[in-house]
Amino acid sequence: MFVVKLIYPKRQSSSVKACFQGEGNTVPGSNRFFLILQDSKAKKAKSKDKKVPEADKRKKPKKEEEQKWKWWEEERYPEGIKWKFLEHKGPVFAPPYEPLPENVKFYYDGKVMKLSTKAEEVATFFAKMLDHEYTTKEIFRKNFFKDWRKEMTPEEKSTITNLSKCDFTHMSQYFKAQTEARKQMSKEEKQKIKDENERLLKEYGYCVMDNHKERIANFKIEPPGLFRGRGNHPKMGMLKRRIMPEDIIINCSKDSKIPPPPPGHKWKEVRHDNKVTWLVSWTENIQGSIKYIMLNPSSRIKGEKDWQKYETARRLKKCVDKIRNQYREDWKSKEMKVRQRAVALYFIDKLALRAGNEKEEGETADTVGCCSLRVEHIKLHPELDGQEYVVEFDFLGKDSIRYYNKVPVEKRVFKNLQLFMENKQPEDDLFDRLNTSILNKHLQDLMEGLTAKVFRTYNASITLQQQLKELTNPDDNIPAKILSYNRANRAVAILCNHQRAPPKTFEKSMMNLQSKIDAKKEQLADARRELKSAKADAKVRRDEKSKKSVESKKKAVQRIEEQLMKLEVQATDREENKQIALSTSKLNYLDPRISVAWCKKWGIPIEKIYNKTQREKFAWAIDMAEEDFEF
DNA sequence: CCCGTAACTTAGAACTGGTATG
DNA sequence: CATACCAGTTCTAAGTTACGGG
Repeated sequence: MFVVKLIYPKRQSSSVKACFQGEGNTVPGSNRFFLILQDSKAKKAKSKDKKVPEADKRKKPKKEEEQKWKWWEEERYPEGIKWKFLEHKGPVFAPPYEPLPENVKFYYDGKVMKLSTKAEEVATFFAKMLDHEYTTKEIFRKNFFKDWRKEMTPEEKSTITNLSKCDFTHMSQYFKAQTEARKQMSKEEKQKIKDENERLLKEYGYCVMDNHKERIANFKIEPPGLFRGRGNHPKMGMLKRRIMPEDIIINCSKDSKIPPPPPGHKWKEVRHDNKVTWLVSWTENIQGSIKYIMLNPSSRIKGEKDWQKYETARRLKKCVDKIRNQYREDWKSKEMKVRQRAVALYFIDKLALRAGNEKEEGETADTVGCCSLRVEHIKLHPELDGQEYVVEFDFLGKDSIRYYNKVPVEKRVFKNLQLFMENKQPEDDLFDRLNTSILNKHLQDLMEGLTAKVFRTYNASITLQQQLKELTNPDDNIPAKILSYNRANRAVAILCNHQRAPPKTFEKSMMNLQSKIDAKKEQLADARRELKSAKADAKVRRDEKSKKSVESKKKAVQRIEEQLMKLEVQATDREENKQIALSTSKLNYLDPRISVAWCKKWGIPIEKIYNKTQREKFAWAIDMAEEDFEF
């Protein structure tokens, strides 16, 4: 239904190397990979080969079994019930504020000023961000200053009336020195910190849910600081206040050991709700939304849900043709509402747009999704660059990431869009008779469990599968096959518009590479000159020695040409990935079983595709998918 | 239907730490 | 040995969806 265009570097073999840079977990001989792919076989072999002392034998399997609990082989809970037993230690609070040493000064209007602890703390938040572009933004400064003043004593308030007169540079220097000092710490000191973190993780990083120890994702409470919204956020710079035990709701089993609040404090509430998955929650002060502490993606509760998500997408695969025919019919409907719904759904399906909920104006950055598109976000071109009926999209989506695309559409869609835009202002809704709730209700009627986001999952996964089929060359070696995998992944990332800001060091590293290329070019020119003169020489002398010299010079030229090509391909590859992020699609949209099956089919070690964390998250897929798995 | 709220997934940026490089 | 670099990890913002009450 949709086409993803990719430009590939010309030479495969050389860019392979680039792909492998930094993948440090390669094991010589690569046998170990197959241990993981063929777990059961490997285990059998192991127990035959190795003679383990009796005591060890008894202990180890038990431990391993606990670590490798295969929840996916167990029966699921009835709908709505998330757990039967839940015990945890509660959250870890942000460390208390440590006042600055006396010699670190803050200046107002050129004069030293000693701040109260509360005001000082908030000032340090700003000082720590001084190098960031944020602090130059008008809205950020205004919001910060307003909230900062709330923390000041009456005296401070009356003195400090202008942010521009505040000098945080000394404070900023102090923090930079601190960071530097941390880097310079001795091995022992660093180890001490590491040990302490490990202890914290061990104590607070896990919970017990239904007889199994599970890893918690975010057991640390977000520390206070200045709110950093994405894009043009009206609340940027506001003070994110410190969360206290009195803000915290604990959720756990009635019969579990209830985590005690820190001495001298109380929890806001302790509840025992097994219809939800969270362990701890609190209300954040910027948007007034609720934040949660939940389990790690490797947990049963997250894994099951993830698996279910892909199963829903696979059900969509079975009826997607029917749904597509349906919405194409609906383009002709006499009901405006139905037409809008059908065109919106077409965009969601074809372009993998997000649903697009309405947002409260002034509360968040101005971003849109499909249903919230405005007239100003599209341009209609009856003809553009030799193509008919082109729609030009230009809007900011989630995280204020720009979506820009020129898409040829069916005539009917085009005509409908013209109709929807008639007599509207640029800031009016394109789909004025539609919202996500209407759309999702309709989708629910088409297929149980179908919502707008299922299309994104479905199209991402099916694209990966298709692209893998298309791009994998059976004769390629492993690195070349992995390159194909990454390209398939890239096709999905482009479809889903997963972008990233070019890394800060990108230009520099690109320049380094370019200078390497330039040097190589010069080297090549030299080698060619030498070859030329050797040829001339050989013509005159006509002896064996000069002939040989010509041959070796020829080879040298070839070798340098190849090296140059490699470098250029590497540059292309890096350039192509400059603004594309592969990880989001890999983590959230691609059915891991497709990747696992592909690995098994071609004998690719799973470690080449998934790092340790990803293997933990996708353990279910790695265990259950065979090479013939079809999404 | 509208609206607000709750719960959960998805997202890019910032940070970290281990390793390659000079 | 210091430094640069980058993959992996952490952080938390920003979405989607369901639901209940008027």
